[in-house]
Amino acid sequence: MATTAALSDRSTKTVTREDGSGTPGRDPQQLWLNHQQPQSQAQPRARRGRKPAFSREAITTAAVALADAEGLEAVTMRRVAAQVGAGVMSLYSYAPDKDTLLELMVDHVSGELTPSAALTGDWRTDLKTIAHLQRANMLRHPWLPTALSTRRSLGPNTLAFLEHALTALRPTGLDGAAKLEVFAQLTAFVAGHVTHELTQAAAAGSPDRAAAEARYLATVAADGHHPELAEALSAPARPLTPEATFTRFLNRLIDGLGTD
Amino acid sequence: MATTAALSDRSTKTVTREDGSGTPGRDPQQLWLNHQQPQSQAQPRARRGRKPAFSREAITTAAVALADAEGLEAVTMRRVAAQVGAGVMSLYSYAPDKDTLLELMVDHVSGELTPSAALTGDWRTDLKTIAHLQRANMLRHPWLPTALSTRRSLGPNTLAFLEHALTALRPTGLDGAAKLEVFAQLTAFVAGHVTHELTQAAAAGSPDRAAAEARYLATVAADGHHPELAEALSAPARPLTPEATFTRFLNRLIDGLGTD
DNA sequence: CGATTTTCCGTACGTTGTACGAGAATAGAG
DNA sequence: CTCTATTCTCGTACAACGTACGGAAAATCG
Repeated sequence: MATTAALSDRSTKTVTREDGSGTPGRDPQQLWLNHQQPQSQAQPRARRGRKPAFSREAITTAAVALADAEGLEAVTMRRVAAQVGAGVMSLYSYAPDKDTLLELMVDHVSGELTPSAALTGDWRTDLKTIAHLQRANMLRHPWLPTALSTRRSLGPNTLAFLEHALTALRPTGLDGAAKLEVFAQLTAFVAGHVTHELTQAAAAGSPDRAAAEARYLATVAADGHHPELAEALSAPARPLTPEATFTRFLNRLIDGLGTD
Repeated sequence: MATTAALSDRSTKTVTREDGSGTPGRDPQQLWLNHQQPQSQAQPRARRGRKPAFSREAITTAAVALADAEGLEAVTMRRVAAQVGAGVMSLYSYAPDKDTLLELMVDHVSGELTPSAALTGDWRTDLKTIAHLQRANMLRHPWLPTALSTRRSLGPNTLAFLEHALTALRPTGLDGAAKLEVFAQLTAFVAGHVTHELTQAAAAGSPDRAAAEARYLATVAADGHHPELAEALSAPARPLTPEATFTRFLNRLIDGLGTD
């Protein structure tokens, strides 16, 4: 479906994306999210027509704010447009479709992933730091795990962080593909864990749903066919903070990784 | 939004779900997806009105077939209805909303997760077997990782498999919460990996998109700011089968898990 | 038989992403 | 300055979605 749509679209949409310094759309055989340096002399094109009234940056920021405040499903083209004071269709001058806008959002918040300290050279330590950075970012933007699970961004911020991670993995001696995969897996792990955390937190927030679920599980556990589940559920509530639990699992995961 | 919707809905929808042997909806303070044993004498209720023309099972099966053939986004109420020969609104006698239908789908395919052999008692070996089962299922139903990332099912098949996994984890001596979390993480890991696999496979299938992406990444790599990325990308294509790669990562992950 | 209950489903509504194209703003050419 | 080419803005419109509503249809009970 995605492929079909892409192929039947206006013009060269199949393969291209966007480009340019933040101003509205260009046309032909171009690339992904703009990876140009902001002040690059590369292509300050477009010297003729009307001036852009908005910017990709402003639109993306508005979309992120919306998602932060009300969740991913609140991010509709109409609401984003309203937020920036634009007409709905004006957004399409800055991103060819909603999916691209989501990619832009992901890349935008990836900009907050600034390593606070230099790499230590011990890849395990460095990977743990990276994972903690990612977790913090996902907690700040709870929609991120969901957005990442479907999509993947190749924007400048995302790539910068990827570069950082690859550097951290250099001492492992793994080959390129393996390093990429380790990073992907680490990200998936963090996303999975944060999703779990958020679910638990949400359950604590709305007692109705959680209680009904607990009651149901109690029923199941009581039927005698699920002894292990019964036992697991009857355990006392864990006293650890989410942070501590995360660290424990992360350490297990990373310390266990061989280098072979 | 989700919360609001749930709370403002018709009646007891907030907390309850569905129940019954596969026939259309009952009413009050009931539980989740039906976890009754198929032939249980429990509640064969409803002796009065019109006979159901369809079944939850049939509808779920149709939805799964649709998702298998055309992807998750092809699963619309209209198309599912057409598939089973029902009117659109008839589906709502069998599942209160689309999200529930998706949960039913997840549980349905979880029914294919039948352990082929008994547990060995070595939890690492058993976990690996479990992970391979999950991977096979996700490859068979490529929409599963996506569906799982948002939702989680507590249907009978899902719970049966969870019970199996908990049993496998018994020798670890972990407490209940930890076992649940290990299982969740393992599932997330497999889902992440399969997503990666499928993405790569899809890229190989549609050269346009992949080529554009590669061209773009080459540009980025050439800018000199991403030396590690450049190196990682220049590595020769991996000669390993996806299966082998998965096994390698899985072994690393599981062998590394301590028991502390 | 009528009354009651349950399921079936046509119609309709609100919301979504976005195609289309008329009109406004800008810049260069004459 | 005017003319024209270019670029962006955005009102309107449409198809597709999930699903609320409620009458018709079928099954059971008295």
